[in-house]
Amino acid sequence: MEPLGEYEPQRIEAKWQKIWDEQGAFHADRDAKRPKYYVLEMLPYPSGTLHMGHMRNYTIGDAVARYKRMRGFNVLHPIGWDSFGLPAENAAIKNGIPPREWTHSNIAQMKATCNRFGFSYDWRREISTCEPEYYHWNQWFFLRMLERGLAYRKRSSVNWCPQCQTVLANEQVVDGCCWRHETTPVEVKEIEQWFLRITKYSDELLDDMGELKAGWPERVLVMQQNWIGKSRGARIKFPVAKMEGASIEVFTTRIDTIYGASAVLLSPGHPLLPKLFEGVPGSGSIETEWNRLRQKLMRAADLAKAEKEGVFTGRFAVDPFSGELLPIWVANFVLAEYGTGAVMCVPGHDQRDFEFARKYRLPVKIVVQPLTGPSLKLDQMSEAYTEYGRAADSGPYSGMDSSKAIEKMTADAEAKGIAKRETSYRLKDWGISRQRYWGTPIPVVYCETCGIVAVPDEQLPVRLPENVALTGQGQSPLAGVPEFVNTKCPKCGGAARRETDTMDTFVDSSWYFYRYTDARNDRAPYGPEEAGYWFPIDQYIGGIEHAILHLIYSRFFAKVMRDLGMIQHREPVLRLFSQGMVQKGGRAMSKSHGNVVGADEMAQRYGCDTARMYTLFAAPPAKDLEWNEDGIEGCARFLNKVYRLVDRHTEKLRGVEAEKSRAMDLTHASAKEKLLLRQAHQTLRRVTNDFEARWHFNTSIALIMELVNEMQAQEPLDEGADPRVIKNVIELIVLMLAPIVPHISEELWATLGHSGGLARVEWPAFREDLAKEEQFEVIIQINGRLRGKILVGEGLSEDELVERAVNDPRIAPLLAGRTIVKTIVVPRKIVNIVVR
RNA sequence: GCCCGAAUGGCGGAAUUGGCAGACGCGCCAGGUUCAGGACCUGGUUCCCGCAAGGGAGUGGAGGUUCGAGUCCUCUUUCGGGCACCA
Repeated sequence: MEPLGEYEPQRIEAKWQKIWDEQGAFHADRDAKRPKYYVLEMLPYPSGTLHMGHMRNYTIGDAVARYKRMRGFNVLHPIGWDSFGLPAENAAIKNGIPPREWTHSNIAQMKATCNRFGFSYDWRREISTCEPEYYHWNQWFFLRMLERGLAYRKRSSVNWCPQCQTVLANEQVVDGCCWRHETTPVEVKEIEQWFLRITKYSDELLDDMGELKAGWPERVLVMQQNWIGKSRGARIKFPVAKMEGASIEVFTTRIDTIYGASAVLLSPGHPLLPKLFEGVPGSGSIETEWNRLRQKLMRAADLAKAEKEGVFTGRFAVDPFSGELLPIWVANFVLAEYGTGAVMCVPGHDQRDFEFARKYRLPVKIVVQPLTGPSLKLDQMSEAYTEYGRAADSGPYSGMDSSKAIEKMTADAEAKGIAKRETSYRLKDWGISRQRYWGTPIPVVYCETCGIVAVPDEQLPVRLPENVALTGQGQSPLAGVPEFVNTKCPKCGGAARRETDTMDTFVDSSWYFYRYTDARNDRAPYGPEEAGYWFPIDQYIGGIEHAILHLIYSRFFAKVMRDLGMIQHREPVLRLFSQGMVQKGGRAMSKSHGNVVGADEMAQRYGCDTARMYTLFAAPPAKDLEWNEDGIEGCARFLNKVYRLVDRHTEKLRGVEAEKSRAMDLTHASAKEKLLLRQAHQTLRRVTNDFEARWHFNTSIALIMELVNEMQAQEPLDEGADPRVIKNVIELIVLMLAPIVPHISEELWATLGHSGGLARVEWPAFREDLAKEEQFEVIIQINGRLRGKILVGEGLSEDELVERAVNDPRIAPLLAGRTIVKTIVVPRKIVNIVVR
């Protein structure tokens, strides 16, 4: 044991980081002897600066990784870079730096920061999604999906951001505007796009959430459930009058309201429309109106707030139940992509239809009456009645409860062949084409004779060309690179053109955590044994902003991989933790908001242990955190205090063998020894629980602070306490701090005479008998109000406790002249005397 | 509009199961130490009345359940997040 001198965080931190690195302390390999634990933080986009928002994420993960190692787990804790994406391209346009160069230098910078914070990553497994070694496998997965009909091409209307000059995923549209350009309304445009058939897995994605109930936050599951948006109903056929063989299909969840239908409404893009106009007198003007509606739709970013509008087609449909003729309208609020793109208009029982009917004077009929309360009256209706109730004026179904009517009418309609049961989903297939340079090339060529041809596996990866001129305008930048575009058809050898769109970067992040298990595999995305050993992920940690997109795409990919026989499990992530955002000025800390507090700066000013500790101490990790440095000094002071505590005792504890708690005999222990051990083990119990279950690291730290304060209050420690006990408690403090502030802990551990470092040291064993209190403070209440306290030992009966309370000199006078109605006793805690 | 979540001192937050509200830290006040500053140490710090002992109020607001509510229930306000003509 050498005396410590001053606490110099920077020196200590650099020293231990070097040692860890030399030892490969955090390398994880398959190991049959220890249970595995895969803990992962969501991979960062290499924007260039690692800020306190990232830091919070990684500090939580690192504390857990280090704790689990101490608990004897074989811990896999990797990191990588989500390095394709628009910012690199924008930087290239703005500053003329090639995206690869920009990305590499950002990664180097951020990696240095990571190391500076001492995160216990296995760097051998580092990945970067923009490298051909990685995106090769994006292409490989795409081809597998293409073979299975899970990747397909279709012309579809897409969200187009005129600023980015590209397509946006639905998820990238926020309030009708581009997520990057928050004031630029998104336009609607029709293009040929590649899609992944995620909808094939709608039910599975929904059902398998059962497996996630225990380990995922409720709110994430709710969001995903709403996103998938399953609803059961019926598809009903309405024949078009005076048009042989033509019919319109609508989807409804409320077939029971069909007798109240007063029109059939089509979405403005409905494929049947041109045919409907044929032979209708004055259809020219109808078409003009219809086109106006369509145009308007394409411009309107915020459909939800637009007024209801419609155009009568001049045609009628036959209600298959009542035989009535219903006018066919085109309406702006009918969505082409949901259900069948057509609905029946039931103004009495759907608010949108109600508004539409009011505007265009369509009849309103009441066909559902509430089960209780006054009956609905037409002239008093100011809004639609959308609840269930009892069918009315509905032919043979009148009088049935709504749910029964739905069942009966569906069954009857099915029997007659005019309808069938159908389940509809809000979830749509995933459009992955991006008109961008900095992404994974889609491995497909277009041949004049063979059509769409997949690039064979042997020719993968289709490499992204370097030195491409980026202007930020128009079609995909790759289209302007003839060496890339012009190729030979793999099938016929004739001239062919390559696909010039690249993949959505969400593809990269949908399976990356499998790659970590076998990061250098050049024959497959990963080997089945490696993934089989490490998966599923035991703990995934990331921001709530990924609750839907990333996490639903990843689940989809896992299901495809399972169908490909690559994995056995159904769900890739067992437990998910959504940490709160770090904000500054009320907005999420991010480079694009320009409100980042750099992690390097914090490390420089306070040392990384202090910065790590403060991010955990300032708030429980699930809560949002407004960044504020006011409290960070307190953490610096505390670490100094711990450092000095050890330093003060280094001399005296030299050569002392710390009494192992496991074996410690307390029979002859002094009061001071008992006190120290009791508080230490009470702290250990709660800190352990915080790591295992609650993740309230802020309270763990508070408790350790209290323990240190208590030791200070008990100074001089060697008076009335065995140095072996003192050393034991000091070691306990160091070990409890080790996952949170690893550098200072290593330093102190070495100072205490241990060699070999903390990486393989066991988490201390909790001992109930050491933690047990001998006396309890019982509070005495009268009518629920605190009136006194007594100190009692173990083993008092309830009656004895009441006896003691009633006769307490403080309590007795307050009871004089009153009648005790009853007493409530909570053992070891409370006596409540109820008086009148 | 619908669905989630939150609201506690000057500030960040604590109270694991319905049982002493305000742990721990910041800030502030007082004292010690110091040539001074910093650092460190000790004590105090929800509000109101009171010199004090003590008493009263108190967890966004209003009601309720209970011997007892920050915690459970009903309504409500504000803030945050998600979804939104989803038929």
